[in-house]
Amino acid sequence: MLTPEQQMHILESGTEAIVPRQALLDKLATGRPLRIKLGVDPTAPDLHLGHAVPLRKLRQFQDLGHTVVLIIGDFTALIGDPSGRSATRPPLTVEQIDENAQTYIAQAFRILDPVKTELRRNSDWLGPLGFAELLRLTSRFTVARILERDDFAKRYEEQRPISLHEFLYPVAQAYDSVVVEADVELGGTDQLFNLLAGRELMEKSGLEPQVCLTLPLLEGTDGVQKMSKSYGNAVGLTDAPDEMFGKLMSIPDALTAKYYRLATLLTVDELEAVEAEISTGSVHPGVQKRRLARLVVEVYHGPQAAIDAEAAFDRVFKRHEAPVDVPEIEVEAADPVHLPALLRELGLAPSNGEGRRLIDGGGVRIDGNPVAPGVYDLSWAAVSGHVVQAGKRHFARPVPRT
RNA sequence: GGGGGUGUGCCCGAGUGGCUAAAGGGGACGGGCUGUAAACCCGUUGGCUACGCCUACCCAGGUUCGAAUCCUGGCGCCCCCA
Repeated sequence: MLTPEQQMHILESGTEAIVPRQALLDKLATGRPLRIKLGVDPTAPDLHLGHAVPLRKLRQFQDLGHTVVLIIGDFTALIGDPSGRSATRPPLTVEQIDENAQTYIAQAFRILDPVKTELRRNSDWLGPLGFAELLRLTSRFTVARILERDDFAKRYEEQRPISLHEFLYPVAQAYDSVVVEADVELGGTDQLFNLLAGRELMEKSGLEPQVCLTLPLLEGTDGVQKMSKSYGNAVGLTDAPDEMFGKLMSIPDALTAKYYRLATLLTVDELEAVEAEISTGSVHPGVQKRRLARLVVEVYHGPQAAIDAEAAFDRVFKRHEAPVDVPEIEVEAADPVHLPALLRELGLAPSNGEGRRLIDGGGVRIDGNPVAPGVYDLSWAAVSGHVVQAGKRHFARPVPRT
């Protein structure tokens, strides 16, 4: 059993803030297994590396003997997270939420230890909550207090709409903490307000308040915005190894250290070694990033897949060869073949027009040979069974439909 | 309940009757250079087998030879007053 200070050293790594820090030390000192809460809303079916950041932290708690309470926000998902931008999210049906929850759970247990995890759904207690009870809960918060929340304040300032029900989101999340009697709750930095609301409500409910632990938001592969599927900059946990490797290689250099810290399973000591290499420049950034990509692929697909993914990467991007397994796609045989339409059928272009643009931009190759701009018709023999390439990384092999 | 404002392409944002498939920027995509990084340079950015045709400026009607631009009704959003 590690001392509270030793545990703290591990738990603190890669965190943004622990509020209050001393309270966590005190809780650790009791020696009992702590209850660590994480709430996730199953609003999208796929998890990405950004979601994995708190999951990894949970795993660290588990490895130190603590209990994880993973709350599936099947009820709060109906409210919708009031995270600022484009509010027009199509309301999810109960079925969609259920389905999302299933994949969510499956993916989460790639990281978590099931034995030390308590899985709860907040519809269990939020669903039966009556209006009277809701009034009692909401009376514990003031409008001014809720408006302090960053994104509410910002939206209010920018004269963008805030629906009344969105105010209830932090209330619901806080109530979750009361129900599960959390010792610690995790969240991204943007969650600090909600976490603190839980702390307050617990205290007012006569419970020992939870400690709030926030983790940095992981930027997506564009290096600017936080990782999100809707920004198109996400690395999915279920992405194929090659895909995952490629995406990781494309992150900006400046993010390499952060990714090491938040997306790999290296120990605190190993991380410090890597960070030293990066800051002194003793190892080439490209090499660092390769290792990062390998490590991450390894977490989700195993060591062999990581080695294969790197080999495939070299083949396509270093030696500019086609990948080993170019997908064969059946198309209607025609002679001549209208190339823009073919690109669309092969899934290499969303429309014929886009296909045309790709050709004119010099981005289309057949067996590695560029197609000249303005050439839209080719003989069937020239394409059938050959490797058609759009851009640097999209390949397909047309074969006649049988 | 009353008053005012606003709604343009993926996003922001010009445009007040024909020269507008719609300026400019961002993003995205493609090419070059590279380490599939960044920076930089160039090109493309509604659909269509395409010197043409079709669809487009919140929606539905209308005026006009002609509308993103004018009129009527509706819808969304914002602000002020209550």
